[in-house]
Amino acid sequence: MHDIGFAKHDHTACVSSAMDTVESYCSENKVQLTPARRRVLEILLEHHKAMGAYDILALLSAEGLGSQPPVVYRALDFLTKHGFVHKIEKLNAYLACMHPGRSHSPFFLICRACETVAETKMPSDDLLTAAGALGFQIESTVIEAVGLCPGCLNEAKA
Amino acid sequence: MHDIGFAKHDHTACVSSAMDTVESYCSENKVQLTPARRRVLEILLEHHKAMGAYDILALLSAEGLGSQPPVVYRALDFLTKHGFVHKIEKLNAYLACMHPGRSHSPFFLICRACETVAETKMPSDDLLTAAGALGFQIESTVIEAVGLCPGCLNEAKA
DNA sequence: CCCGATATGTTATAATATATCAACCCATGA
DNA sequence: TCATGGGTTGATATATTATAACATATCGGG
Repeated sequence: MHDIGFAKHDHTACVSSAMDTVESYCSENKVQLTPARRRVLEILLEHHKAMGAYDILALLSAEGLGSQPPVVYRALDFLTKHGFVHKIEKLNAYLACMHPGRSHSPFFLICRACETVAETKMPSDDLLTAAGALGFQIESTVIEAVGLCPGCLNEAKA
Repeated sequence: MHDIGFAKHDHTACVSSAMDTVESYCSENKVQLTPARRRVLEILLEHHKAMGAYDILALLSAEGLGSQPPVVYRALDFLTKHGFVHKIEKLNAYLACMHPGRSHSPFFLICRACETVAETKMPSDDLLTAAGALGFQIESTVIEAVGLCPGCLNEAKA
């Protein structure tokens, strides 16, 4: 068992289940999950944390899947475009989506102590209300919070 | 009159009023609004939009206030630490705060067509509720939305 | 007068991301 | 069959954003 977000779960199962979902999506939508794209997604799922593009590239490179930045940035573009991966703007890092396929406005909780990032959901009504008051039409949102996760909070108190 | 956010207002007055507020804050809190810091803030207030660090640096440099990146990054660090400037993570750009002095969780609306950025407020209760459900203690938030501002929406319809 | 805190000057480099162009694969249809 | 076009990859170069490191300067208080 590993951490996911701030709770425990069967990590191996969640990786393969996410891969299954993504594969179905790709065949249904006639897009190609090529080796490099697949491997980038696997790496992100396996590590289960936000990773820099160049960290991912180093792993790809060690596996002979390409050693230049465009390789990983192209894969990340594809994966984020289809909602399988999110970019954490605050960290310039990338994270596999915990519920690919469903459209959502993710809300990321970033622990400044252990650097774990959890993805949760926001009832986005408030955002729409606040934006609507100014006549603004939202197309996508970035919602990130930095703070302390439950584990690090406990340590801080101890 | 210029645009602020998506509305009109007396821009000259708002710049000097913001500068007054910041100067008061600095003298009360015994921190120094040195020439480079002051000028970076003025530049951001005058332009009234999100600017890259190197855009600001080019202006500073033309005025003989320093030509190396650390100059502008140090000033931006100071200004963001004290809440006079916000970083727009999605754009890697910086924006003068519209209501310095008051602590707040800003919510930025970024028009993808004209690149105007408006700052508004979120009732942050929802964020706290969602985070609290996971036992996460928020220290700071980034809330950004990309979409179309009222002006560009009208043009798109026309 | 010296000390420590704060700020600046300067050089170099790290970290993140994109532009560009040639080549390849492969499904489709003339 | 083979031309064609979309999507993908390979490879080189470069752009953009940000920080490390260390020397120097300024200034108020002990």
